[in-house]
Amino acid sequence: MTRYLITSALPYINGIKHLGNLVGSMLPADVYARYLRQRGEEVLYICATDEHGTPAELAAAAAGLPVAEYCRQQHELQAKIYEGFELSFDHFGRSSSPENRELTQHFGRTLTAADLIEERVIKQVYSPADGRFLPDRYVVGTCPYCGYDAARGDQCENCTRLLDPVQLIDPRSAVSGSRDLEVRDSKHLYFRQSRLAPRIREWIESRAGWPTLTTSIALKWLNEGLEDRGITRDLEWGVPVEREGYEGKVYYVWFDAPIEYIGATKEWADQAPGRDWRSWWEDSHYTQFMAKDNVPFHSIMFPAMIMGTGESWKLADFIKGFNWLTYYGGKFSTSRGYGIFMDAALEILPPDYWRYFLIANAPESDDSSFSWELFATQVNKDLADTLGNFVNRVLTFSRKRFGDTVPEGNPAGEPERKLAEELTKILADYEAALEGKHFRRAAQHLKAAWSAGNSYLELKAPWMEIKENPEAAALTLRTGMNLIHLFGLISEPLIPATARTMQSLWDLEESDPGYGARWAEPERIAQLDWIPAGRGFRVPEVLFRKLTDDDVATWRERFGAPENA
RNA sequence: GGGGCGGUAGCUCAGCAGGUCAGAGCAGGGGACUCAUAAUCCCUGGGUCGCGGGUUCGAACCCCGCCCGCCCUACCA
Repeated sequence: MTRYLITSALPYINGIKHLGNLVGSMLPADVYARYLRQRGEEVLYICATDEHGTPAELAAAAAGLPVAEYCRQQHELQAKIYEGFELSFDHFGRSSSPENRELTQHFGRTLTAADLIEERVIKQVYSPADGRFLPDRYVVGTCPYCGYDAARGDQCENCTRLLDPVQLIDPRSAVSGSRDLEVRDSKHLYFRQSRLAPRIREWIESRAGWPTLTTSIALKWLNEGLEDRGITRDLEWGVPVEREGYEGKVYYVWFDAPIEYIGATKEWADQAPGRDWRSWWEDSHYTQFMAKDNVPFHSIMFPAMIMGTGESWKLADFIKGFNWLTYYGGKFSTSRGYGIFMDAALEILPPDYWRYFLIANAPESDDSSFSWELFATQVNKDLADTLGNFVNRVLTFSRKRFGDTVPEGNPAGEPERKLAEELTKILADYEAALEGKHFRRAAQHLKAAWSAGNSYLELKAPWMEIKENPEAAALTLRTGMNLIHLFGLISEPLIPATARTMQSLWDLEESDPGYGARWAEPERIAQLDWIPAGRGFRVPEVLFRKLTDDDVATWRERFGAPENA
């Protein structure tokens, strides 16, 4: 049996993530993981916070906390929110874990032994006032080209020209504002990934069926020529470099972050006896999910690191890259407080509303734009009207006419056979979409299934049948209830909470086909008999409330939105 | 500057390897029905497939040039 290893790009420790982060990596990975588990596959879905680097240190300082404590708090905060969105990680780890430290140092040693790491002395800006070396973008000053007075040391945001910090006029620290800056020599380790370029290219070019986005970004880097890359920094917070003369230096965050995929797997294994973490990295089908900014790390650098070790670490079998979700066409921005962050989203509505909308609009082929208007329309039409109303109309009508148990009525006839046939076809398309990791398409097929339920009801019109032939109406309603259960099963990857409700409406007995069912098999769809006649059922509260114009206006106000949009 | 992705009906998007490829959903229009969250179901889509050339018997899909949007350019992660 195939085992599926799934990872989503590690969210950075610094702050609550926004909906763009969610839809670009964690949510689709979760949908995929849930689907495979429901099909009975063995799945390990791993994620973690990415905790090292300058931004974490500065954020901790700003919060007045030791960086380790800051990260611990932020990790807990993020974990709670992801739980709120029902992200079904098998383990949500931390790149600062002892497991990752050990593995990162192992990678460092192994690559050194393979002669793929060399020492170079580079010049870096040092700020005595801050007591630290400053990454290029933490040095600000006046752009020598356009005169913009807040240009960063790596690039001027105003004229977009690439810069070197020493070019800046009147340079100062972005951290403290100090103008007392000096350029010091600092020796660092470089990963000689250029030597692995041919092997990376061969690997990339042998990948069939990967998203264009993924391969084009990877090939772009290769075509421009891979440069060796520094993998250490002068920081305190990180994985220490075990090497003579490297006291006070740590591995650079992009080096230890991808290793945390492995580290978190080991963390998972260390939490309970009998878990074999190593085999997941030798023998499995491995899929990575990430937004496009992370593609170079996953398609070039991490594979290079793995190849460089000469050890049997699993390379990704599939890299699913996503474009950006924008907010009314603009970038979600933490610093400007623009857009929707995950904690605020959960304050407004339960997770399923977001999960469905985001998957149905996942930025797979291009950036896609969030707007409250589109969100409300789609939630109302698909979730409230098509699915929620279906559940409600079937159950309330049946209860009114036949009481609190599932009515028996006639045996299934031609309409039921045709319905099953259509659903079987839709389900096959849906499964193919999920297996192919085409999320928008999957949402469309799921909606088509819901809609088929409504079409069936219109065709049978039990409100007419009841007048002449109650047994016919009973069959229709019993079939409708089985459709509810079917929808509960197949909707679970996208809307798990609502799906659980739909599956738990019935007083099933252990011998019933629906008892413990995890997915809809074709032979079962042909019968539509998960829920037998005579079982008790309950009518749930409305599954999805309709979003009103007032809601939209309130949210536009609260989150900010362009006047004319 | 270099590079990547995208530019298809009012909106959001499908169109994988050139010949039912001019499509879906939503919105809009018409009809049916009343069980239901004024929900549902059926019917209704003529848009220069960004622009201009070219290759081909035939191109939205291949090539060249141009325009527009977004993104990347490796010391943010």
